[in-house]
Amino acid sequence: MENNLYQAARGTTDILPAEQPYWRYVEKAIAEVTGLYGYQRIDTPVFEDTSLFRRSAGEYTDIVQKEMYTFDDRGGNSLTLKPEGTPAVCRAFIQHGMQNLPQPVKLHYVSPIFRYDRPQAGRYRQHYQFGVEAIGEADPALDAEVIDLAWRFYRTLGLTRLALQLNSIGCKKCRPGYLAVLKDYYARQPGTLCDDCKIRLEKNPLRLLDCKQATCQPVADATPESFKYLCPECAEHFQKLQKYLGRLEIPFKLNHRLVRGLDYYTRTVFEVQPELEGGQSTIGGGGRYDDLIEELGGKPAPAIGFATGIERIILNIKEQNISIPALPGPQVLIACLGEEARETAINLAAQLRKAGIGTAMTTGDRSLKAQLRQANSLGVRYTVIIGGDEVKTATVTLKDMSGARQETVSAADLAGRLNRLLK
RNA sequence: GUGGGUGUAGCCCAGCGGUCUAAGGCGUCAGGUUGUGGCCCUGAAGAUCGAGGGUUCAAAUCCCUCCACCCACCCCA
Repeated sequence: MENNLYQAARGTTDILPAEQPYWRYVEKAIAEVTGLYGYQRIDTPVFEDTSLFRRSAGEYTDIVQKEMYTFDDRGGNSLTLKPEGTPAVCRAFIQHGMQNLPQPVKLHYVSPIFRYDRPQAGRYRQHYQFGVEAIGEADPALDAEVIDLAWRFYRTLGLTRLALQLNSIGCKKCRPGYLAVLKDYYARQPGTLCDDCKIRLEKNPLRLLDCKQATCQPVADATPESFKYLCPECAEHFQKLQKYLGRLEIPFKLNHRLVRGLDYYTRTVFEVQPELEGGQSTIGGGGRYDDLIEELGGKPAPAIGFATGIERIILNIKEQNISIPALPGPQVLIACLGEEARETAINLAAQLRKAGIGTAMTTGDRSLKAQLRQANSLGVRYTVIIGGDEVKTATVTLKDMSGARQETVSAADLAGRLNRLLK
C-alpha cells in the first residue's frame, strides 16, 4: 500500500448515487413483502461476542474457521463483526424474553454482513443481507410460509428463472443414524476422496455432500439420500412441507446434496439460485434451526429463517434487464441573474420548499444559458428565471422545460401556480 | 487460502521499447454577441500511463515486488 491515494478496503464498495435506485427498489420490496406477511423489523448491532457466532455456526464451518472479522476491544472482549444474521436475532430473542410474546415471533432484518473471503463479482467482504426469522413454532406450515415469502419477494422484484432447491437433513434424533450410513458409505469407497473430504469424514460428515471437487462428484452424487433416513416425525414434516409448497404452486427440486454451510440447521434446508448460473450464484437460502435457541441459552424454541444477499439480487436485476424507477429529484430550478435576483431566489426557494415543491437553486455567477443547461440535466419540469426585470416588477418568468412555453407570474403567486401545474 | 487474467484522465478505451511534450469518445466547464436548455459547432480543464523498484542510451510499452479488480477453485449471500 505505497499508494498515497486511499481506496475502499479490499472487498468493500461504495454504493454511489447512480446505484441507489436499485437499493431503494429492493428496500421497497422488502417493506412490502414483510408487511404482507407480518414480519417486524429488528436491527441488531454490527458486532457481537465472538462466542455467539462460534457456538451457533459450528467450529468446523468455513465461517468460523477462516471468515470472521474478530478483534479485541479495549476492555479485552473478543468481538466479531456479524458474519450472518441469525445468531444475533436469536440472541435478541432470548435477551428480550420474546418467548413471552405470542408465538411464533416473526422478525426481519436488513444488515451489513462481514466475511473475510476472496472478493469476486457478487461477493464482498462487507455485503448486505435481508433476512427473516420465524421463531417458536415447528409446524411445517411455517416453513412453507417462509419459503413462500422468499419466493414472493423475488417475484415482487421481477426476478424470474430462479430455482428453489430443497432438502431435509433430519433432527438430533435421526441425523446420527443417517450420518452413520453416510460414513459407512464413504468408508466403502475406494480411496479416491480429496483431502478436504478426508477431514470432513472425521469432523463434519454432512459436509461431504457439499464437496465440489470433480473427483468426489460421482461418490457424492450416489450417496444415500438423507430424506430417506428421516425419523417418522421428520419425514412427516418434510412430506407436509412439500404438500404445502405444492398448494402454493412453488416449484422446487429435491437436492439430497444440499446441506448448507452452518451446523445449526435441522430438518428443512433450501437455497435459491438463478437457473442458468454456476459458481457463487446463490442469491438466498435458509432452513430450520430447531435447537439453536436452546443451545444459546434460551428456552427451547423451534425456528426457521431465510436470508438473501442484496448485492447479488441487484446483480440479477441488472442481468435480467428489469427496469427500475428513477428516484425523484427536484421539480423546479430557480435561476437568477445578479445579486438582487439572488436574494429573491433564496426567498422563493424557501417558499416553494415550504409548499412541498422540490426546488433546486443555481449557485455561482453563471450565464443564464449555463443555468438552463443545468436545469436540463437535472430534469426539472419548470425553471423559474429571475433577472433585473423580474425584480423590478416583483414577478418571475416561469419556463416549462418540456417545450418553449413560458409565462410571467407574480412572485407572490408562484407557489400556488406551481402546485397547480405540478399536480 | 490456491491458480489464471487485467490495471492508461470521473467513465469507456487507442497506443505495447524511441516519432507519447499519451490519441479518441462520453461526461464536466466555458463560448457560439445584448437574459433562455435539450441537437449542433468551437474551445478549455482533466493522466505522476495502479504503486514501488529494476533492465536499457531510451519504458505506458520488458522484468520483479506490492495493491486493487475480474475469472476459476474453496465457500457462500
